[in-house]
Amino acid sequence: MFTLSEENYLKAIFHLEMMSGTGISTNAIASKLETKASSVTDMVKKLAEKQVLVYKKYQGVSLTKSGKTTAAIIVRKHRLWEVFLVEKLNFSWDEVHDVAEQLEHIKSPKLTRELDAFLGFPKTDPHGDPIPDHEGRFDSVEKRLLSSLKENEVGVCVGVDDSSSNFLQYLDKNGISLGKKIEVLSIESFDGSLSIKVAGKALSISNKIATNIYIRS
Amino acid sequence: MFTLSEENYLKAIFHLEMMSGTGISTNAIASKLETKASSVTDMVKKLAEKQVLVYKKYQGVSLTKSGKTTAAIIVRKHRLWEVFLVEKLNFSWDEVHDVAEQLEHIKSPKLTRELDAFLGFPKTDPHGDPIPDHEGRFDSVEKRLLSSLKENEVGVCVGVDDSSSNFLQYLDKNGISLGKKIEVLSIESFDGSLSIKVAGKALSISNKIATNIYIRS
DNA sequence: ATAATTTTTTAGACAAGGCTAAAAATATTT
DNA sequence: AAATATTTTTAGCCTTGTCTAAAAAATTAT
Repeated sequence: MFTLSEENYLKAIFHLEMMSGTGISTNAIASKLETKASSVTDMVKKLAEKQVLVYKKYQGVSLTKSGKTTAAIIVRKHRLWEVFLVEKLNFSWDEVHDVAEQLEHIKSPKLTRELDAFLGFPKTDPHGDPIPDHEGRFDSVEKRLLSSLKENEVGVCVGVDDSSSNFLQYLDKNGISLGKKIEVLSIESFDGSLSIKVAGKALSISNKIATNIYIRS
Repeated sequence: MFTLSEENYLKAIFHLEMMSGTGISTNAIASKLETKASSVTDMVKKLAEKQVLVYKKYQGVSLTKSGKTTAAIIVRKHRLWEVFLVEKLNFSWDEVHDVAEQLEHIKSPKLTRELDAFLGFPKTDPHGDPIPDHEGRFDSVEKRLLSSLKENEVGVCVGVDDSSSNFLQYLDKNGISLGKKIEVLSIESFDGSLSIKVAGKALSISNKIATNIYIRS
């Protein structure tokens, strides 16, 4: 069994490995968890003893099979709770993160199983991210950044990169949400800003916005 | 804000005060929390500084107004989650305690509020205990022990004292649950055991069982 | 009223998880 | 290939919450 702190380290390393492959640096973990490198070194030694990751001095860490599964199950719980909060308790998608961050640590396999069934075995969370199954497996959605589309191409919004309240509220305000069809009308070569059509309305968005929205064609 | 440990102390003291009035002894708290008296002394000093209880050396402790409210809100969350688990996630009433013990510490006023609404503002938990309102107020149900009934008296089961799995499963097996009408057929003066009728069936129960079932006439 | 017992508190220690400051290893420049 | 800069580790300290053993206070019994 893992402590709250250990679980948070596992989850952070798991997310970092998803983005940038194996061999995660001490500093990367420290900045993700907003802690100090020295604290990371200590914790990483403890997790290595528990066999959930491999650690070699000055070489960064990599999750083992069992570490990956453990982390994926925490992610599973996090995302299931997010679905619950949005679909049953009237949370908006920018309010769920902090609460799910707490709920993901509740230890009860039956709870997770029943919650999954209660929600109708959802495949993705409210941000479009896939929910791992009870053994920690999940298929990565083949998604691209909105900014990678060319003029006149069309896609469906399937997720966001940045999940900050600010950004999600911006999307809400402009009628962009999961499942919405987005059409690129034109691209401004000067600054990479896009003119898009969503829900029948034309809208101009900066390149920065476009690199934070995932779409599937 | 309170730590997990502080919350558990507050809840334990709250429950002890409900049963035996004010001025709770160090030892009583220690045995409720399965810890040592010396640990209790330490924690109680900290809680006194935080103004949630009054502590005088060798005199036991009493919750302040704010301490009572804080504790009642933890109890509120515990009992709301129990309702959720039983009514929505197919838990039986003997399985809910450990999970609710974890869920009660989740910090999110919105979550508690919305959960309450989602459940239809229940007044009692699956064991018949009242759910405090959002300010920590609740009416104590006027309940008596089944063992206090006389021959031929009738009551409705509204709760249990012992909430152990063992006991609750015994009740399930014998068709006793919340809201069931219980009629006392006869009382054996030798050992205080009762012959009762519940759900149309006659049943013999020991005095010990009868002192763990609450009824309302 | 004094002795014996029980309860409570104090004192000192420990593990977990974090921090700072300094040392060691690795990477990057010049 | 040295010199400089960055990253990582070590060493030592702190806080929280716990424990044991011993001392002090309160209670109960004689």
